[in-house]
Amino acid sequence: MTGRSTRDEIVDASDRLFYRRGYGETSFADIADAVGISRGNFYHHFKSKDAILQAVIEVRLAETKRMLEAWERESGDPADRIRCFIRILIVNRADIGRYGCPVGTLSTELVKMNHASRGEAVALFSLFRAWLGRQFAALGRKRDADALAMHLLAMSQGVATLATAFGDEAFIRREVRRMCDWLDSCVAGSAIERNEGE
Amino acid sequence: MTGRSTRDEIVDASDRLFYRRGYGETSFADIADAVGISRGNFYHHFKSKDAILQAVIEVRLAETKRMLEAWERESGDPADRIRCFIRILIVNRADIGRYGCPVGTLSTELVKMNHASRGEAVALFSLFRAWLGRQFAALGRKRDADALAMHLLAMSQGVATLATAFGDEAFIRREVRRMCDWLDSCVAGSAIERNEGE
DNA sequence: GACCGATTAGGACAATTGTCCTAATCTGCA
DNA sequence: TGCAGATTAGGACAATTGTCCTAATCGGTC
Repeated sequence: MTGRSTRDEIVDASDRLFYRRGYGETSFADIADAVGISRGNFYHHFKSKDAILQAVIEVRLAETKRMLEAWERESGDPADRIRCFIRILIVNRADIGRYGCPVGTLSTELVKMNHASRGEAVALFSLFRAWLGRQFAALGRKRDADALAMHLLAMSQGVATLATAFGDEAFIRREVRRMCDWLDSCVAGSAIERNEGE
Repeated sequence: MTGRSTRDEIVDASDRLFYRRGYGETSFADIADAVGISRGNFYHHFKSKDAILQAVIEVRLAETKRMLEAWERESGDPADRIRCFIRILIVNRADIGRYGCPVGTLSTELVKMNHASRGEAVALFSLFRAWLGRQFAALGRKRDADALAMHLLAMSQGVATLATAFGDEAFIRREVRRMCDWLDSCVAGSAIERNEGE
């Protein structure tokens, strides 16, 4: 299997470094050190730094899709599925406290630098947005499913940003509880909507 | 008035560039071009790039204090004051759509790179946090004033992040309306708390 | 007009950046 | 064993980075 090991190691190391330091602050030398190969040798696997970024985003897109599908398999209840999403704030709280949300920070950075791949980075957001929207629709909130999805995304992004600033994991737990309460009130609201509508 | 013009021009230009491109992506050459002075001449005014960052943050801290005090003078009603805070999302919606929130993006960037001035950048957040906390306390929510302040900060940060990703100003307006509704429900809740407590 | 410190321009500097080239090594097939 | 293609190391490259130095120019005071 050609290049499997090295190419994927480059992508893995870049993924981690882009997350921890940011794309712009990560140099070829950093990646070379992390992988343990010589700097000039990159161009056999990737023709530019941007190409590595593209590969990293592709991997993240694929992994996100896998994760969303797994959540769908875990439960048939849309509310439970949404709770899976909310819970990643807790699962990843340590990394979020140090480096922020990998989706939000990359997308903000690429939009700021007007990078060619900013669209793909935002597509990561769109994946969550569409998936959450489908869950809210299945919950009976067809009318405002996308608005609810965006609202939930915004809350989790805000929690991540403040948790990074203050390094406060208790804050994450508190806000997660609040988000779950809000979700419950959405479910109650959708029951009303169902009764009214039909 | 020594250095007034040049030194302040350096700080102003750096402030703008740090916001639009990020601190790490802004070079001395960029600032020199923006100000119109020679690159090597910086060190008469600042002994390092970090020193410029410090000066920029100091200016932002001072301006934020001024703004918060102005909001206190504009209205004696804490809810109205909080609405002033919420409304900056609308006032600055164009910039937020392109570059994100200046407070959130700088603090995330500096925390990520473990920069020496990350504490000062977070202090900008603390300014809003404490001010909002005082308003919620004045609203009768002494018990959870800080939690409410953090929650509101998180919501505005999340809105900024998503608005930057999707470049969606209508989303900002929608979320601002939601935040105002939430604030109203806080006021109602505090009335109940007042009746119960005393 | 002479002199002073403040301010400036311009370039030197070593280090680092992303990119590219060449020669060596490895790997698998004939 | 020998050969072809894939993979590698190592360094060259021009450009850019943050930093620092020196010499020229400015403004105001005796």
